Amino acid sequence: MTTSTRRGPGRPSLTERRKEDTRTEVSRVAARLFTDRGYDATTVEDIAAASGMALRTFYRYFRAKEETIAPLLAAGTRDWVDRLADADASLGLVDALLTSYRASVRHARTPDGLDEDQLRALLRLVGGHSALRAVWLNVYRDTEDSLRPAIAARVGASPDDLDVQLAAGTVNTAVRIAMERWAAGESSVRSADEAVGRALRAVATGGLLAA
Amino acid sequence: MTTSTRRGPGRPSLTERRKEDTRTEVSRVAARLFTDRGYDATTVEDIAAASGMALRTFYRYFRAKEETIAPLLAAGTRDWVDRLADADASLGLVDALLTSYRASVRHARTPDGLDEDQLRALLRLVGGHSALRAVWLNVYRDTEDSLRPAIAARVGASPDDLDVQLAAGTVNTAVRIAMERWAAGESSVRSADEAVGRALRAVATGGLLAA
DNA sequence: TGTCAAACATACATGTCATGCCAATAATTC
DNA sequence: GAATTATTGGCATGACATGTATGTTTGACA
Repeated sequence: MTTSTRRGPGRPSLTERRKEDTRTEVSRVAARLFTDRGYDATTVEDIAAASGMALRTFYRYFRAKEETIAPLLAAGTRDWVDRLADADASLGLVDALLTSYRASVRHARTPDGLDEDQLRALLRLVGGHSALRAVWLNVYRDTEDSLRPAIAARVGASPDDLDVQLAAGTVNTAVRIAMERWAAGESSVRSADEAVGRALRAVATGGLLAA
Repeated sequence: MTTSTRRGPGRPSLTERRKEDTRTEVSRVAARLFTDRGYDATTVEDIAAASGMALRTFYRYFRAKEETIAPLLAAGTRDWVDRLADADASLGLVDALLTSYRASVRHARTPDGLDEDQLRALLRLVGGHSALRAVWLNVYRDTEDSLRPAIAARVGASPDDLDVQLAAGTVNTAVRIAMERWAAGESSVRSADEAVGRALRAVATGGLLAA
């Protein structure tokens, strides 16, 4: 799952790599079709045809039609979690989260991402459709679990610790909310990473709950 | 949506009430079938037949097969949010959240809920199936939005305020995590409300993020 | 280089899901 | 009690998703 560009004697075999590449490729094709024609107006056969594969082959790469966009949605946070695990051990949790997030925005390790306009268009589509919204939430739910080991290691606790799990959930939710606000925003005055940064700093200080 | 038992000159017309009752009825029937035979082994026709309605009628009440369990999953938190809005204005946010939650556990206003064993069985089923998991996450995403007005009113801010939204998201996530941990737990030593109470108090004090 | 095995892609068939459309029945109003 | 409206049900249909069987590529090894 954690297929990043680096990795020395990495585990992901070459065939795994190719499979992952195909997934992101199809993901981009599908996102394009969805934003162009609409989600319901796009059949799986359309996606398969546009990706140059048979219907049955499509289902080897994705469990369901909605899942096609998952790789695109996950691309951003995945890199973030990777960097968090590698971040300077001397940093506090909040600083490490902020630093690694900023770094992942500046120079993403994976070329999977979309530019901001495409991502915004996709997120607006996601917000409007039930099945896609479910995938969006699922991606963040998975991120929550990915965050736990990284946070646990940093604070010297178990990933199964309630506090670790809550911290992962809180931070993760903050990022999701920031992204949703950014996507829903009228004008594109603020960039996505600025919105996320603000939200992270806010939860770090406790916000309304501390008052 | 907020069909509670009380309400003076309530908006929900009688026909709306009946519709809601039918939904919870079908919901219980479906949950029973799911936990008995398994989700995939249960067809929509099975659910419709067991509910005494035609297939076509079923789809007038639910958009999709998975959605059948949504009313059951939402029953708990809905009552909580209702009580939060009514809670003593002198209480601080955290205290109000805790008090209203405890109250909703003790004497639920709606008889929609399942007993703890049934709920636990359902949640374990939910965790194991992708489509059901999506509904679970969706229910909590909706709760997040329901919490916002109640929190906003209490702190004297707008529901669209970032801090309000983050507080709603954090609290909501804490409840979800607590429920998931409770459902996944080996023995039933702790009750669900105790788990939720612990999580709420933890996020109220800032937890790891405050350190 | 030729042969084999394993992994992968495609075709076909099938069952379920979900919805549009129209008829029948029940509820409501006058 | 007749007319109007809402709700339900049956039927047909297209799309989704998967099991199975059949090619087709790939790569190892003699």
